[in-house]
Amino acid sequence: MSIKHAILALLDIDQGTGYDLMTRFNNSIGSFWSASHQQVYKELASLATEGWVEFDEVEQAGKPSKKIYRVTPAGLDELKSWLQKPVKPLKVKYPFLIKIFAGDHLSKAQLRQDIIQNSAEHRETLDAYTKLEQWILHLPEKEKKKYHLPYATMKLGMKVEQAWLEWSEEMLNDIPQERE
Amino acid sequence: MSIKHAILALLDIDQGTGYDLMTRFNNSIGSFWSASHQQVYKELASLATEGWVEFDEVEQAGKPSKKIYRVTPAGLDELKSWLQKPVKPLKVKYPFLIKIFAGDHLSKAQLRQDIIQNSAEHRETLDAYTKLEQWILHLPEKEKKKYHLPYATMKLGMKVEQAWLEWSEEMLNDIPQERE
DNA sequence: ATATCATATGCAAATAATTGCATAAAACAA
DNA sequence: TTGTTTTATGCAATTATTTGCATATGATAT
Repeated sequence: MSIKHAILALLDIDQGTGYDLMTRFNNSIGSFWSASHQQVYKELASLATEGWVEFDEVEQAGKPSKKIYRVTPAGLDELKSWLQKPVKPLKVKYPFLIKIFAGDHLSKAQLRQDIIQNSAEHRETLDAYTKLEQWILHLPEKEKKKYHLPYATMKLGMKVEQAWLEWSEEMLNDIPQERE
Repeated sequence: MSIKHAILALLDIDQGTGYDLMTRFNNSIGSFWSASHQQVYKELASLATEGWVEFDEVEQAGKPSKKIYRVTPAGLDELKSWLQKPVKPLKVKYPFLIKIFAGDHLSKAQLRQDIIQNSAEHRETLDAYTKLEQWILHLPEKEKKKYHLPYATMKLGMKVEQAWLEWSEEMLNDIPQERE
C-alpha cells in the first residue's frame, strides 16, 4: 500500500492539509499517484494513528479549521525504510484508450471529438506543469535544490504529456473529418 | 468499473482465454489497463453471468482444459452503449516515482541503480511493442485494418516508453557516479 | 535429473478505492 | 443576487483489487 508512502514523500518536502495533498496529487507535483480527497483524509487519519504524521489544527476566522500535517521522525524512518525495498510495478487505467481501442464502433466524428477533448485535458496538465516549472526555476538556490528530485519527476510528466499531444495530432490527421 | 469494458474491447478484436487476456493486459496490446489473472478470471465469470461473454471449453490432451471466451451480441451492445458515455479520468500509480521524489534519502548509487533497473523494464516493454508492431505491419491488408485502432493505442504506448527512456538517460547524466 | 518458467484456472480473505452523502463559508462569476 | 467554484473535512456503504493459497502439465534451462 504505497499511498501512505506517497503522502509521506509529499509531506516530507512541504507540510500541508489533506485538501492541499489532494490537489498536489491531482494536478501538480504529485501526479505520479491518483487519489481522491476521501482517500487522502482516511490515509492521513491512519498515518496519524500509526504516529507517522502529526498536525496542528489552525483555526480560521469564520471558516472551518484546517489541519496542517507534517512527517514525524518515526514517519521519516518508515519512509527511508520503504525506499530500501524493491519497487512495486506501476499500475495504469486509461478508460479513454478503451474507447480508442474499440473505436471502430464509434463514428469518425465522435472519435475525433473524444480525441480533441482528451488532448485539451493533457494540454491543461502540461500548462500546469509549465507554470510550476517557472515557479521552481525562480526560487532561491537553496529552495531550488530542495525541489530538484520532485522537479525531475515532473519533467517526466512533461515528456509524457508532450507524447500525448503529439499522438493526438497524429490521430486527428489520420482520421478524416467528415462533412455535415 | 471499466475493466469489464476493457475485456469486452479486447475480446471483440480477438477471442481468447483468461490467461491470454491477462498477458495482453500486462505486456502487450492491452497495456492501457493493469490487471492480475485473478481479477481477469473473476470478471470473466461475472461477464458470463451477465450474458455479455460466452465460451467454449477446449479439452487439451493431458493438460487442463481451457475456456475460450468471445463477446455475445448483448455484450457488444453493452460495449457500444458504454462507448457513448463520457470517459472517466485516467488513474496512475507509479511507486518508482515516489522513490525518485524522495530520493534525497537514498545514496546516489542506489538512485542510479533504481533508475537503471526501471529503464531496463521500459526498454523491455518498448521491445515487446516493437515486435508486435512488426507482426501487425506484416499482416494481410484486411487483418491490418482490424488492428488499426488497437495499434494506434500501442503507438501512444511506444511514445510514452520512449519518453521514459529519454528521461532515464537524462537522469543518469544528472546524477554523478560515485567512485567506490 | 532437477528446477524454473509458461500455460491454464480459480477460491477466499483482506485491503484499497469509489460513490454517495453531509457540512460550511469565502471568493468569484453571471 | 444567485449560482458555481474553491477551500476544507469527513463518514458509511459498496465495489474493486490485492495477496495468499491451491492445482496441474509441458517446455525450457542448468
